[in-house]
Amino acid sequence: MAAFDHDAIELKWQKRWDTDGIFHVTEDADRTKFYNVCMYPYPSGDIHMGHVRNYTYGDLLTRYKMMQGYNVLSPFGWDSFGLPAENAAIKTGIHPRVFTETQIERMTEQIKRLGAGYDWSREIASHRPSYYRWDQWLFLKLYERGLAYKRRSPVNWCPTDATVLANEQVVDGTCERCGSIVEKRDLSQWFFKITDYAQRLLDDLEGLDWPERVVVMQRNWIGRSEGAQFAMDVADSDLSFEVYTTRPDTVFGMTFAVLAPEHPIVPALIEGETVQTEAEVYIAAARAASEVERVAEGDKTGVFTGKYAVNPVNGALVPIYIADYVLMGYGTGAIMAVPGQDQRDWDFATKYGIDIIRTVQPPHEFDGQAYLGDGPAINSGFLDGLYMEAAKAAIIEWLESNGLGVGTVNYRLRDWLISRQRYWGCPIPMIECPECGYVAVPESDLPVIHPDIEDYAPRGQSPLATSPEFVNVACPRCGGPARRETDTMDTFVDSSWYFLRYTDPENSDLIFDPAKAAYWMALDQYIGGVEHAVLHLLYARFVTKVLHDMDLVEVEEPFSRLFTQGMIQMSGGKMSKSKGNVVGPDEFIADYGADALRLYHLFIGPPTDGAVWSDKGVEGTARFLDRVWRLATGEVGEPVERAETDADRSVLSAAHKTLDKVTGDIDRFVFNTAVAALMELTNAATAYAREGARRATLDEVLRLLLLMLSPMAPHMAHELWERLRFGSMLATESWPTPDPALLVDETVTMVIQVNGKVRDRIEVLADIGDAEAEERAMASPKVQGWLEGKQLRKVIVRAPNLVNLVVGE
RNA sequence: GCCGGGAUGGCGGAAUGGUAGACGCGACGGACUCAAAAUCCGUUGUCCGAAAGGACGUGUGGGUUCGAGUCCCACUCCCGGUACCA
Repeated sequence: MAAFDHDAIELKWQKRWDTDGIFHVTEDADRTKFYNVCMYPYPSGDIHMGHVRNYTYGDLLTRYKMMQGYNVLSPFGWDSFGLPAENAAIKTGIHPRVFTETQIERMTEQIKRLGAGYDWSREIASHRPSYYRWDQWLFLKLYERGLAYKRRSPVNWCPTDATVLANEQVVDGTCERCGSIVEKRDLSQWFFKITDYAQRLLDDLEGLDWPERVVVMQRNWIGRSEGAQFAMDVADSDLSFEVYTTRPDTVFGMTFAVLAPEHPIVPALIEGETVQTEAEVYIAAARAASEVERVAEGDKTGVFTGKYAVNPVNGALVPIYIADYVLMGYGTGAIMAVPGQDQRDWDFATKYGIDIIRTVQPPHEFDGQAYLGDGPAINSGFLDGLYMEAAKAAIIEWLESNGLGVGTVNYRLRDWLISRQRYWGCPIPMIECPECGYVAVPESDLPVIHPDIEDYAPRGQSPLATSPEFVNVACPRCGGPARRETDTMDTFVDSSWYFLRYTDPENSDLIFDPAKAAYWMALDQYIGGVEHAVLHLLYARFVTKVLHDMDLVEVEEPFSRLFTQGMIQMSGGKMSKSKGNVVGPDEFIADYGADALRLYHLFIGPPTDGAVWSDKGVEGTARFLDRVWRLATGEVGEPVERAETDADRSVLSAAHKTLDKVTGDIDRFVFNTAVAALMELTNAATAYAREGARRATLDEVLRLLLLMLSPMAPHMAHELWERLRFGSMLATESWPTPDPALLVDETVTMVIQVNGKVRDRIEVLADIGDAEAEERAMASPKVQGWLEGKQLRKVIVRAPNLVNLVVGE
């Protein structure tokens, strides 16, 4: 049994924080702001331990920064559009809005029970018209600026769910939810032109205080490469095609060229050739194949077109193949193939008996595969003898001065496909008129509201299309009959700017007041799961840059400092609903209290690492809190009034050293060692109290302990703070500063080593000199036994911590 | 394949190049109790030894250093990301 009634105490303080409004903030030019956000959750209905970990870290920081005097904004909201609500609607007939609001209500209750501090007056939910009208406004602004466009494109299609899937919902080529092999379909889709921002998105990664791996992931995702692009003419024809290469220095080694099966000139190229039928079969198979199948083949396949292309540098004729190892989606969808310097081309050439010409001299014996390293160019005409970089520069200059090609930069980043054929998302505010084409919904007509419909089942088009009242409208331009766009937006659009809406959540005239955004932005700390490393964090950076270019946001980067936490796993592996091993916080809060649960999340291990959940661990932190309670309530031993002794000074010094460590640990975002330090201090103080504490000393130790505990286990810390009459509201106290005089010890343990092995430890004065340290070391009887009959060759002194005596025969 | 991060007791994990294993969990022994729970005290890396003490010990093999879990080189395995990206 807990020694205190955690349930009553926790509810008491949660109510106090709420009625006192201590987390409610406004702009205050006189105070330094700190904007602290945990990624807003999808309202799935129940919070799990991953959420708890997230909000525990966030709240620790909110409270810590508040105590340090910052004006801390810590808001909360809901990423409340999305497929689960729609699936539930299909199954149960309950409207997704009703379903979602119910889930939000339930989760809000759970989150409040954790005691995390938020400014709830700023709560937002992306499914509410007051929010998503600004999604639509944002879409219109992107459209005005040429950053939103519609294009026919192959997309991921799940045959079982009868819907398109986002790339992130395709896991190893299968549908994340039902496991079906994902097909490709050509559909007309809306895109955001994120590729226009590729270079800025890459460059601005530099100044961010982000985990290195996230920066690397984004850099790879953007995938900048430098190379050359040039045209190749098809011999005996007026056709030609562009190729992109990062190795223009190897162009003399080109022995064939390859077109992607989807390349637009392919039909004209094979027209009337003897291989036409064979080629068409191959192309049809490639188009139909899923990504997995196409890659899983392993072996490279292709078809010779019967045509030849001209190598522009030497006029050589090279055979043109169609092969699915060349992708239409990257570069120009066509390549010059140089088997001597590219392993894929090598594999293809050896299979089909194509010539191989080496154009880089390997430094040593090298055979049986392509050579990718550096070396002097060979068999390369005027490039011979040049190393890779020089050869690249020379050939690009040659291509440019002869008007045959250009040096160019290519990105792997694709435009962001934002249309979804779903009901429960933000309607795209566009109207298709047979006369005028696509026409934007006038801003004054926003928001475009969802119609209530009967049947949410996906049938290959958005369920919105089944509502004639929604679909049929007058064209805003010519007034004639027109159709509304029925696709909705990717929910990543909603989440790409919600942190800006928090700065001015009630505004009904503007997406947000630029002055308010200017005060709060950028986020000083953003906390979330690493699964968003690329998608959300890249989209949000993009949208922030667009809004910056519209003069609405001063900063170019939304998230100054990012923390990505490791995942909580159960012993059976990753937590998931389907495995039935999801553990929620409720039962632990009921048994041990929110403070013990929070403390265990802090203590479980380094925040960046994943962790395996252990029920026993919560018992451990609960026991620790019990010990704090007994210490503070005098159960261990009542203190007395008396003069100060060495024992008193020693425990006070321990408290200040703990403060120094805890402060440093929190600043470094390492919480497990901070909790361990508080446990040590509590153990020391308990032993001290048991032997008869001096009242003034114990009070000071307790005062510091509770201040440090306040951001971690706020309920108990507040209760004890009040009971000990230290003050009425701990959360608004100042974070203490350690007394430097109490951080240094008078004496320290000096280690004496012989040949690097510890042979003795002695107490010495902290300010001992090198000479005296050596003298004391030599005087140690234990050490002398090890020196007997040996020659002292060297003495290393690191006073006052260590003396190492190096001896030999 | 490439990129990033790891490997320390029975377990989670601590250790600015200077006492390896803090703190916690578990386990064992004891106190309290009619008994149990809770709490408190003690022990807890391995091996040798009655003890004092000693030897060994941070994935593997080398190296640098008076001294290496920490730095360097080579490797093994694990986790995460990504992949015919020309």
